[in-house]
Amino acid sequence: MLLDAAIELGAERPLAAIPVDDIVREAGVAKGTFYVHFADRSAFMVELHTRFELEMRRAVAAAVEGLSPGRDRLLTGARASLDACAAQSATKSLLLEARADPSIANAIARRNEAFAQDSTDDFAVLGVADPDVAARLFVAMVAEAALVEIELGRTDERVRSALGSFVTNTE
Amino acid sequence: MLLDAAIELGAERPLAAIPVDDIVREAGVAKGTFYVHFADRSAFMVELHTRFELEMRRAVAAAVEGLSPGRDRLLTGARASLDACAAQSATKSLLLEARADPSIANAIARRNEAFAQDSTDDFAVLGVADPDVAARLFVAMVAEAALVEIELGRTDERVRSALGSFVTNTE
DNA sequence: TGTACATCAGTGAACGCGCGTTCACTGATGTAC
DNA sequence: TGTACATCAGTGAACGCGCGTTCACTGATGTAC
Repeated sequence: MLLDAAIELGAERPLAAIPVDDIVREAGVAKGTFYVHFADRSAFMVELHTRFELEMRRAVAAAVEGLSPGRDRLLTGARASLDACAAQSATKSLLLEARADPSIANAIARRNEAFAQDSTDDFAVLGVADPDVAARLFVAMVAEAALVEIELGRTDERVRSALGSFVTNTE
Repeated sequence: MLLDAAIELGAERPLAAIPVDDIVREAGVAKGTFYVHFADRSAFMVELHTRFELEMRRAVAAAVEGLSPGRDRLLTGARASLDACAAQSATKSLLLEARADPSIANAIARRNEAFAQDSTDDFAVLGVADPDVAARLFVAMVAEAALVEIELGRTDERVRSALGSFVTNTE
């Protein structure tokens, strides 16, 4: 499948630097096939990021299912994110490129608002002054944590508890 | 000047998407002139990011001059970073693209280690378990804060104090 | 069961264009005598 | 002071190639009768 092929190649180099030629070769189909399934390269890239984003959401939602807002839910969600990132070979490219390309950034960012609401609720319960801003900063920190783990080549408890050290336990 | 011209254009669209043609037109020089000063486009981009990075370092160093490691120095440095980012029209592009392009990322990342030592010292004083990891996560958070301010179109005290809310005062 | 036709994912050669890079040339400035 | 020559930043037309996109064609599958 074309999307899977791109993810495969995206483990080695930036997704943005992978030509359609390479993607179809990896997928074992002809070049024209690419355009049977996608309007253009840009639509393909958006689809790639959309899949990743939905996967992350699903993983987090499943992990925090039933937990009430607060520190524990926040950090449980963060750990689930890191697990999902670790399971995805092109995570680094996906995280670093998602916002650099405006067409992708627009397509994704718009949908993320509802998702971000969860962490905002967590910070609200923690009594933070501006929970929406705090949530956004925290998400950036989790993404960075994912990149650290990728560089280490494994999940790392030190990284994960470092995340926790930024969130004071007030409960 | 070519670097300034690129920064100018980088306020509107990703630096990576700006052709050499546009840069020289903005600078008011011929295309060949570009290659009189830079070996190739990649060297130019690295230089662009290097300038930004040095500017940030200088701003932070000046701001924390004389302060001893700890929460206050950490947050003072963060605020100085945000001020420097706000003063730079292409900050968004610079922050988002620096790590997506491997050739730039390599050139920059190597030099940043010494710089990161300062924040690591701050976290060490704060008694955090893994100060180096915490420092790295914090830097990511500051970068995100800069992006928030760019979207707002102005500096914002709420964003800045949100950064502080992640760092418990233990002094 | 067999024949004719429609549909459509898939094909891959060819196209074209954007863009980075080159290079022979210019003209201003500096140096030698 | 004037002439010849060297240097070198700057020029811009031309090149070439990588890469996204197109399109006429194929062949397998489904449907009608």
